[in-house]
Amino acid sequence: MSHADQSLRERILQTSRTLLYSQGHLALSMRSIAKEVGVSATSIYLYFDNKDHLLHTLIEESVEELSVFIEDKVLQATTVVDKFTENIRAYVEFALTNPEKYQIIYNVHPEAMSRYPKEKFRKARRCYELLVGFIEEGVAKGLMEVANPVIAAYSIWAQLHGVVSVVINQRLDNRIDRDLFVQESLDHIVQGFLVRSTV
Amino acid sequence: MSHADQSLRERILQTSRTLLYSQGHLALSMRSIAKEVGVSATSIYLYFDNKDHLLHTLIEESVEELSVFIEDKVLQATTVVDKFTENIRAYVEFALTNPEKYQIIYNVHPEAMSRYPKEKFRKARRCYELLVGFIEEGVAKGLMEVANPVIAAYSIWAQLHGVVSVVINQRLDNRIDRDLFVQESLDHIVQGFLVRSTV
DNA sequence: TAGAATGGGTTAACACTGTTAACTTAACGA
DNA sequence: TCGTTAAGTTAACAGTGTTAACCCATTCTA
Repeated sequence: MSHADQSLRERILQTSRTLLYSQGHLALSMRSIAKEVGVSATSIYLYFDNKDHLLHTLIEESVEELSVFIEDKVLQATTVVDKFTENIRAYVEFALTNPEKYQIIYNVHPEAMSRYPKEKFRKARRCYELLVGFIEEGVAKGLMEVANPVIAAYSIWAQLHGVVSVVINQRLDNRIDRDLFVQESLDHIVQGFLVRSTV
Repeated sequence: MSHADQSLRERILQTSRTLLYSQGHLALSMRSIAKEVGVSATSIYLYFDNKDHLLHTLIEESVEELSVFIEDKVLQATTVVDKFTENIRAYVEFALTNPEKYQIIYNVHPEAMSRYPKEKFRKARRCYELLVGFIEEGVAKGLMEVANPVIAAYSIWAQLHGVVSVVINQRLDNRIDRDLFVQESLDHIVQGFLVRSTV
């Protein structure tokens, strides 16, 4: 019974994830995964072309999870502005409460990313299109002012990534409170797009 | 004459830099450096504790170069707002025109960073303190509105890093023009801090 | 001036890494 | 029962960072 409950492929993915979370991505070698699964290292190659392919599959999973998380949070908001801010807030919340999963998406082998087809990021684009929609709606209703919603959404995403990276990678100055930093950064990013009526 | 002109230490650093720029950081191994320098791999250990130490020295150099570049650009500006925006613009300009050097700072072995003392980033903090100064001056003159200049400066830095990373790591959507994206992102980041008098 | 110590390098080796080729072994279809 | 296929194995290659032991010329000292 080598394929007890899960298939070997699933067991490899699950073990990789666990190993990645617990030991960090430096400890993630084909042999370490195989040892944990209880199989030979080369067996992994029966299901994945190479390590990049394996990592990329993991990334896809994390992206999917992030998307679902954001979509769920956004559904609970009512107004456009709320959905917009909730989208942004949820992104950061996911990243900061699941730093390991977030790291998988952005920090694990950036060189592996460039080697793989961009089409695979369709899922990631899903919740990004969501944001574009909110901005377009906000602009239509005169609540936001932005030149190009598509670019704006990407810009927001990039800025959020920057804020999150700094926090996660612990590059933040000791003198600065983490939560305050995140809060003020988000405020600035969000407020920059809203028409100043409430202020 | 083993120490012909430069010391061996300097030749190792120079070669590492060149190798890093031309081949990417995946190709940077102790043996590849040594081979290029014309010396045995273990000789590197006479001048650097380990590979992390070597990389960290390279990072320090890039940080220094970035600082000097920004300081130089800022000196050419006159008004506070100009200095502020020029500081931001210069950061991005350096990153996009010297992606390899920028990558050294942020992308080369992030795990190596956490192992090294934060004090070494004093130099990086130099041009960061510069930005804090501009913000404080801007606030004092009623040109900018920000709650906490120190946090604001860090937030700007993080957001810029995000924008730059997305561009450099080619995670930008094909449909989006690179320069336009950078320009709009910068506009948004800068405008978010200025008091809306000119708009 | 002979001998010890030292600075600046060397080679050999260890324990890892991703990956490939060749082999085994069990199950299944004709 | 034979041939084929699927799913796994072991052995090996070339590369990695790093350490230990050694060599050798220069310099300091008795």
